[in-house]
Amino acid sequence: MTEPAEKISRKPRADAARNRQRLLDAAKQAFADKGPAASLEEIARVAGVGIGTLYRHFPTRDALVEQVYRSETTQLADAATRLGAEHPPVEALRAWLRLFVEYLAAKRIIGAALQTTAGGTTELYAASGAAMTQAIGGLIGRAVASGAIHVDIEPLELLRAIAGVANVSDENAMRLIDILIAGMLVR
Amino acid sequence: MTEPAEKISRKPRADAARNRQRLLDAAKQAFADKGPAASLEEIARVAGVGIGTLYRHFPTRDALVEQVYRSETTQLADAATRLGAEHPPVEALRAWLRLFVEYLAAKRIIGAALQTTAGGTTELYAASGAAMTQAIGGLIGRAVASGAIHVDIEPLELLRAIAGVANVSDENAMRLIDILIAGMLVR
DNA sequence: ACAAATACGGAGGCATCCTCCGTTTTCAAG
DNA sequence: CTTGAAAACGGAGGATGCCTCCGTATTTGT
Repeated sequence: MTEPAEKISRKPRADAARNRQRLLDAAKQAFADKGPAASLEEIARVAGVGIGTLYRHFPTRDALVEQVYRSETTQLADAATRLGAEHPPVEALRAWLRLFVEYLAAKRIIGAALQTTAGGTTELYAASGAAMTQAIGGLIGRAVASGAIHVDIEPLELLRAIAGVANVSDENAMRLIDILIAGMLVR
Repeated sequence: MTEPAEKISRKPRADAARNRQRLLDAAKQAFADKGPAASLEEIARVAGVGIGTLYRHFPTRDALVEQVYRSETTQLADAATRLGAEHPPVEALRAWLRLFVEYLAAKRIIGAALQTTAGGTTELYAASGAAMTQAIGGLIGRAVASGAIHVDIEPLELLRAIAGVANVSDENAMRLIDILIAGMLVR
């Protein structure tokens, strides 16, 4: 055995990797321009590959959305860690939620993804969801531990609430954040 | 003039009224079963009318959704008035929001409608939206006037926030209501 | 009963969606 | 460098849905 026992034989083909990346680039653009309902056939066209190739790489629309925004959600998760270190718990939470709204504004897909998940079971939970859950969960856990706030709702649901509003108006979403935090403060 | 001056001539045709009702019935069923994206062609098929007839009566999907749930939204609006008379302002608001969540659970479409509106301009605002706006607006106005709460967010946005969560979990939506109200209380 | 006013219905053009499979490309062993 | 099989490509094709348009059928007032 010249290869690690677990992994089997070949290394990924070059053209496959290239096309995958092209698809992700085209998809990112398309989702940004036309929202999460952008045509998959057009994405394939723009990427210069056949529709079949798109489907081979990303079996479902959600799989594609997920991958496209993996980097965004990762950034958001990292920011949570950073903010947690730089600010007192409650302010860190507030700052991160505001950042979340800003991200939603730029990449409407994240919000759509959170909502989409509503309907049925989606792989979306897999990565984006996990990252988000961890980020908000950490910040809230910290704030609760500090004794400043009290929370009896699933952290992820707070994001859903904010996302619902942010899709329509950033301004109102920002105000919602303050209301939510005020509502969780221990009196 | 034997008719009111404004209205012109004829009375609505019998077949038109019948088909309209059939469409509403079929649509109600379809939306309940398959969500707000149910096929319009299938609705027409089930109703036993041509697709053309469906479109004549309801030019857009939203127009149909709107009509289907007009009774629900109307009931909700009436409830707002009633609760407003029976409870102190803040409790009336809380009670109505809980009722709102219960309605969402039963008819997921209302929530979907609120979200749909997000994307673009929709006739949905016309009736359902107006009724909702008025209901929540009234309750909040009253609570603010009583000096108990302070609100700097669009009332309708509160509903969007709640709807975003309610689509996934009633329990969490109910808790969200308490957080929101606590967050708006004047301290 | 009759004509005008209304309403019906579905064919047709267009846009996706997703699958399936014959062809092409890549990789690595010899 | 050859070579053959694994891996990937790509797009035609079948299905569904949207919406419009207009010739045909029904209803209504007189």
